[in-house]
Amino acid sequence: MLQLQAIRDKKDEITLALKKRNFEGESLLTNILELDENRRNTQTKLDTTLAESNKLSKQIGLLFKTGKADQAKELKEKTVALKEASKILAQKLADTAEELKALLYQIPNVPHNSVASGTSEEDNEEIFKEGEIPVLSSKAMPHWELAKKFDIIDFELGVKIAGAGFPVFKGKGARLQRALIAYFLDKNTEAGYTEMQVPHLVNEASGFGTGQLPDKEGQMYHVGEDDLYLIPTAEVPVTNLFRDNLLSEKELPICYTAYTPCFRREAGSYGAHVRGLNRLHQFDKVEIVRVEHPENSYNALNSMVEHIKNILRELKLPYRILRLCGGDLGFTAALTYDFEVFSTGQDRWLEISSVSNFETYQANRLKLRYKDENGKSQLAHTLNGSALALPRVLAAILENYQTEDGIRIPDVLVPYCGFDHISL
RNA sequence: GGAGAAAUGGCAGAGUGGUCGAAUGCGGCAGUCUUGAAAACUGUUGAGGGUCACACCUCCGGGGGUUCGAAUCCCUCUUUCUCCGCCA
Repeated sequence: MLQLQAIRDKKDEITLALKKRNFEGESLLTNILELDENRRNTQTKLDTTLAESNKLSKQIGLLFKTGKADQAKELKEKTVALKEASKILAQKLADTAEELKALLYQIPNVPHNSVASGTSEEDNEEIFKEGEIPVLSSKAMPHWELAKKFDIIDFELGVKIAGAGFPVFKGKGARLQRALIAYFLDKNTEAGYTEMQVPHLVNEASGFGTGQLPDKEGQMYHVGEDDLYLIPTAEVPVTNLFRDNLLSEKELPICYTAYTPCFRREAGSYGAHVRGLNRLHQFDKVEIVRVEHPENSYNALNSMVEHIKNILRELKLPYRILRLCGGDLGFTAALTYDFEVFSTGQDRWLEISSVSNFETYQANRLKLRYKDENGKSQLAHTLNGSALALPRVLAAILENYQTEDGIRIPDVLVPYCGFDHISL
C-alpha cells in the first residue's frame, strides 16, 4: 500500500504515474486525503478528551489519598461526560481509519519511471534477447507429446487423483524435476542467497502482507476449516518472515531463496495455450527474495536479472527479457522484468521468471522497517523473482533438447540427474 | 484430544489497582582510557500517532469488560511450556 505521506506530498505525480496502468486514481486519492484529514482531526479531539480525563483521574487519586472524598466525588461526575465523548470519538476514529485503509488497498503501486504505459502484454518492451533457437526436425513435438512418448509425465493420472492441472511426474521426469530444483537452489546459494524451507500454508495476515489479499482472493486455495491459504508462490511465506520487523540498517541486504510448490486456482483459464505444463494448479518454483535499502534496491533488481541470465546461459536455453508495461504490471510491483524462454516444439515464448521491485509497497503493509543512521525508522524495499519456475523450464528443455530418438539432458544438469538422456 | 502453568521492550526478567512506558541485567549506540583492540568506567537506548518544534495521545499476546483510574481484576480468543494420550 502506498504511504500516506507520499500521497500528501505528490498526489499529482502519483495520479499521472498511475495512468500508465490505466488506473484513474484522481478521485480516490482526493478521497483518501480528505479521510486522512478527517482522521487526524478526530484523533486530535480524542487526544484532548483523553488528556483531560487522565488529568482528572490523577487529581481524584490524590484527593482520595488526602481524604477529601467529597471533592473526589465531584470530579468523578465530571469524568462521566468525558468518557461518553471519548467513546464516541474512538469509534469514529476506528471507522475512519478502517475506511481509509480500505481505500488505500485499492490503489496499486506507482510504476517506476522506466515503465511504459500500455494496456496488455502486447505493449511489453523486449529489452534483451540471447541464445540460439535450435532448428528441429519436422518430427519435433510439443512437450506433452514427448512426455507421453517417453512416459515421464502423466497428466491423466493427475486428473484421476486430483483434477486437471495436477500432473504426475514419473521416473526420469520426476528425477529431472528434482535435479532442476537442486540445481537452482545451488546456484542461488552460490550467489549469496540463504536457503529457507517455509510452510506451504499461510494465514490471512500473510496474504494481506504481500498483497494477495484482498486483491486476488479468488486465485488462492483456501482451507476454510482452519482459515489458511495454500501459497501461490514462496514470495508469500518468505516475505512475510519480515512482517512487523524493525531491522538495523547493517542487517541489509537480506537475500533468501526457497523452493516450494505453488498452488493457483487459475480461475478463468482455459484453451489450448494452457496445455501440458503451460499452466498448472500446482507447480514447483524456486524463488529468490531480497530485503534492501531503498538506495540499493534497483541495483539489487539488476543483479537479480543478471543472476537469472546466468542460469539460462548455463542451461543453454534461448530467452528474452521483457520490461512489463503499466497495463501488465502486477498490482504491487513498481517495476517487473519477465523472462521468457523459447519453447521450440510449441513455437512460442514461455514466461519462466518474473523479477520485481516492490519498493516500499509491500513493506508498508508488512511494517517492515529498518533504522537509518539517524535512528529513524524507514520502510525497506522488497524484491523477488523466480529462479526459476519449474514446469515451463522443463517444457522448454524437453522441446529444445529433443532429438530423433530421445531427449538430451543439459550438461549442467547431468550430475544432478545421474543420466544424460531420456529415450525409449 | 485431556489436565495444569504462562505470555511484559532487540533478548532475559521484575512489576498484582494511581507516583509505570515500565526496575535490573545483557545487547546496541556515543564517549573516557588505550598505539589499536579487549576489559573497565560514564552517558544513552522501545514503537506508533500528533506537532514547525514542544505539549499531548495510544501500545505490557489479540479482542471485550469492571473502575474516576488497569501491565496489574474479570471474560474470551490465540500462542507457548509441562504432564498424560495418540502419532510420521
